[in-house]
Amino acid sequence: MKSVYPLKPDQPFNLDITLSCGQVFRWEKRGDLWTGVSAGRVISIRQSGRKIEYSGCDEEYLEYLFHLDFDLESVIGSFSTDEYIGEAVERYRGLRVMRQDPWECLLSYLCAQNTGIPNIKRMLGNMAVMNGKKIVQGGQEAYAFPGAEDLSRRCDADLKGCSTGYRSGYICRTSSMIADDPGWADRIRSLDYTGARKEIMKYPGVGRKVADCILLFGFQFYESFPVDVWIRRIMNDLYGTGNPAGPLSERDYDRIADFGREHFGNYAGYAQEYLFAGRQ
DNA sequence: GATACTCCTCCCCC
DNA sequence: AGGGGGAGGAGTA
Repeated sequence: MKSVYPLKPDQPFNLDITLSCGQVFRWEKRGDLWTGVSAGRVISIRQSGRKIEYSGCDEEYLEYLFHLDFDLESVIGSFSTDEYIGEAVERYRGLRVMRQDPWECLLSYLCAQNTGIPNIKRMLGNMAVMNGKKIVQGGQEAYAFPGAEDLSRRCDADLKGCSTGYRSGYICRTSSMIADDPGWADRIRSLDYTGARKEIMKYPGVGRKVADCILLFGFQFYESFPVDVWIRRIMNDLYGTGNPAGPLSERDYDRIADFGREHFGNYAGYAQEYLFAGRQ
């Protein structure tokens, strides 16, 4: 390990929980060492207590990626205190919402519809190997996440070989739109949550849930409160927000998300991650 | 405006 | 062993 990051004493951080809670899909743990590809670099990182050792990027990027410059303590303190969120915050102390690259995040959650985490990892891994640049770094070999231009050139047939299934059509069309519009992310960033959500739902394959994930993980809109089947169940169990069975209607989705925002406040999306971490 | 069905892959259970 | 059923969101009819 090349470098050591000095964690600030009043700032909780838990690397394991942060990387395994289901927000990112291209990180693997071997022994106590996590390795992932981010911004075209292979990054390795381990934590022992208050010590973070890492290699493959500079301190500035590490801080940026894991949001270590963010006052997590006061965010947690801003949740209205009830026993359920209190327990989740205690159990998953140090979980941080990472700052993902908007494009990688968009494509990741496009793939994430209608499937589980192992399969999402498989799809993204396949796409990287087949379409991404090979990186050789420090004796390790890895593949960068492919750009929108890379994917838009290899539509449909090729993408199906990545086990993306019916999503290949969405990936193809969305890639083309993004490849032709380099300012897309800045435009979304300049809007408020509601406007940004509307805008991002114009991409084929992006509905409410996928949009909310992208806005939370790729654009740091913390009022975004993604509702998937897990969160729906949890919110129903804990707060009685709606009917737990049958297909999730748009009305139910909005009711649960609005409740989340009212109950947890401006950082509802952060609260959502703490609740989601406790799913099973 | 709400409901039902399809899209595809993986995984689990028999 | 191989097949059937369920899980998981978005889009369309």
